[in-house]
Amino acid sequence: MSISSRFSVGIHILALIAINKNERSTSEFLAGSVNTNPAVIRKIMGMLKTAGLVNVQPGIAGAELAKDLSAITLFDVYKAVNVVQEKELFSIHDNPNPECPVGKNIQSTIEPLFIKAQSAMEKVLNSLTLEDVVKDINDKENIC
Amino acid sequence: MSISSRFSVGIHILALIAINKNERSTSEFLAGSVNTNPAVIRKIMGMLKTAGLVNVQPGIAGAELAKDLSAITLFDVYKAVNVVQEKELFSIHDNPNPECPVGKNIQSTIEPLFIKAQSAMEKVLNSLTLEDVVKDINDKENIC
DNA sequence: TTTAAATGTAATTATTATGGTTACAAGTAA
DNA sequence: TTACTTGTAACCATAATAATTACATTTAAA
Repeated sequence: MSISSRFSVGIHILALIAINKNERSTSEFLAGSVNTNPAVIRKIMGMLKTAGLVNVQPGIAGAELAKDLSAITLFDVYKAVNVVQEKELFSIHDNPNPECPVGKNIQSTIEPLFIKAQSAMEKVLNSLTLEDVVKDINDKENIC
Repeated sequence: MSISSRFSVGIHILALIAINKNERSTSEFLAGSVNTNPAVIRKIMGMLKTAGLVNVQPGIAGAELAKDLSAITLFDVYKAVNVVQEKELFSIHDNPNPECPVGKNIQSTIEPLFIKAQSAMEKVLNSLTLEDVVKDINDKENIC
């Protein structure tokens, strides 16, 4: 199983808003680039707005970044779109048998190990910003 | 979304086989500790067997570890039970618009970043062994 | 050789998350 | 007033999970 593509779509949206900053980035425009339905974009945009990453207003066409590109990490986006809950990248089976030494202790033994693994992954996401993403795209396009 | 509990169940099974090494660990016995159905245990056991982590035979009651506890990493178990495909911890939306500079490049830009994050997580799993798990359980139980 | 017990595996089910789609109320600007 | 946009809710198809039942196959012991 994989982590929802809401995350990659969120990155796509934010990068496109930045690159398209001289034009209005409506949900229809963004949907055309992502290749999905405008309603899907608006739902994700709502999450990005709640997280304080974008400014959008009902009735007003277009979204804008609420922060500088370099101030938005991939971890910020990841948290914003709610693809993985805190400490729950790995699920642990519940109700193991408390009368068995393994069943009684397996959860408390495993949990810190799983958290350590999840944290290592999230630390990488926290070290990357949207600026890195946009720069790479611009390099590939020879723009700017 | 979370990674399947097959992973934590796999760890549970292997740890219990090790701790119960003087008795036969049948799928029914293991299921009693995990608190699930014996058929679920047998399915996971089949994966662990394919990965060379346990020895089981049709008709013969009980499973045994195929390697030393210290020679089985959590990454081995993770791969064995097939909870995350290689390079696919994060899914990336497909068919972005190739006529848009962002749509054209987003996949190739994001993929290495996602792989880097996934690798960091897997590296942690690779640094932990079943011996660590069993020792912790034994410590908590004051056994040996 | 028969019997009992265990593994291997397929089929079925309920539950949940995802991603897409349609529809429409509400807000804004021309 | 009109046209356009955002925000949301409702609904659907699909896929993965985990549990359950059932049964063929294999082994060992009576």
